[in-house]
Amino acid sequence: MSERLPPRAERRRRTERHILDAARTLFAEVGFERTTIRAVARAAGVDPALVMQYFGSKQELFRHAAEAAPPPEEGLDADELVDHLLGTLDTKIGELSPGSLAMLRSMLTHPEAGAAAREALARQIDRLSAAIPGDDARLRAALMAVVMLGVTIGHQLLELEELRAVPPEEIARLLRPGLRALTGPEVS
Amino acid sequence: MSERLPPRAERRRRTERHILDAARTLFAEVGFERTTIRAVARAAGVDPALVMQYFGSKQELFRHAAEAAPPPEEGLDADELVDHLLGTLDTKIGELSPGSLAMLRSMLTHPEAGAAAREALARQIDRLSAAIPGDDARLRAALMAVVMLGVTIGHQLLELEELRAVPPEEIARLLRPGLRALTGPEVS
DNA sequence: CCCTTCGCTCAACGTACGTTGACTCAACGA
DNA sequence: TCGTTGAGTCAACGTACGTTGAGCGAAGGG
Repeated sequence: MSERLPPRAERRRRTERHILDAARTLFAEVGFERTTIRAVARAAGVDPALVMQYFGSKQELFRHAAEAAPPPEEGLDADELVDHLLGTLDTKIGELSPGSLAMLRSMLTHPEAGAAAREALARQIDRLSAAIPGDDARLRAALMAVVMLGVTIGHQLLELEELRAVPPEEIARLLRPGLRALTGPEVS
Repeated sequence: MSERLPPRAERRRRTERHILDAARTLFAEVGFERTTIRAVARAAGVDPALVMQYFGSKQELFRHAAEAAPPPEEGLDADELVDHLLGTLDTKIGELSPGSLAMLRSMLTHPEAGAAAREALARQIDRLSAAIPGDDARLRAALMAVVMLGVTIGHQLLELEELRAVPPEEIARLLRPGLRALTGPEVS
């Protein structure tokens, strides 16, 4: 009852964050199409109209909700790259950032989300290929990226028991030789 | 004008096939949610009500549309398995069967489709793991499956240029060491 | 103290969807 | 030939969606 009422600006920011949190959760759980503005608003405890007022459209809401942690692999050599990539399995598998998960889930049905996902993946391929020698570096980098993507989808979206039952390190151990092979034709 | 009108039964079957073809294409292109009965009917050149009359509901229509070629890997040893799996890249990459593609695209958003996809993948993991020695055979099989899944998604759904620009054999060549490594700890 | 600002709600709109029931009409069997 | 069947259409239903504009009420500045 005697709650410390925050000033307007902070109240506004807090509400906006509630909406974004709800949106991320729902986009991640059921994808773009099945997420409704009304459901987001209900989960955030506000009126649907407010969501529109803040973000303009469902598309824009998704754009804001999908903004999330950019991966930081740069200036590594091939072996470090593999280790770093496998290290991200921890995050990917333990708890994928809600923004990424939302994008991952939505990218296969929603056109704009798909474009955004493709772009993000292309950037990752750029960074990866920079650390790989050879003229087929981009192909190899792309394969590394989709391998990680497949594992993430199998784990997070399809929730395969086989993958969920073991620690990330075990998966990393099994995946390492294949990724190593992708970084270059040279043997060890 | 002097067209040979087929008997009722055949005409019926033909129409049904037209509807299923249209449904498969649309489910594959835009996923379950964004595919409308009306659009399917329009593409098949019939009335939306007829689609309902034949299949009862959109869910059932999807079920029928998603029924497609079951993969036949059985009774192979580990090395043959890898070769067979990589051989399927041809089909997966060249032209994924419309039923599978529909399921692949829809599985991440639509609950029932997701369950069906999970089941299909589980069956594949069963078959794969039968050809792999060791007590972590199922984990290894699951990883092989999701690696192939990732490549297929990258190629078919995300349409990565890097993957589309090269022949399947090239991709198979790069993937082989990793899959070999997954079939067992023994070195060659 | 009043007037403005602004976070927020309310009620409604137009639209598109899945689905239904009554209907039309050509093919069919007796 | 005539009644029956069944493929296919038509018009409509209820519902849920994204989105809008008017309005409320408390906070903030003069």
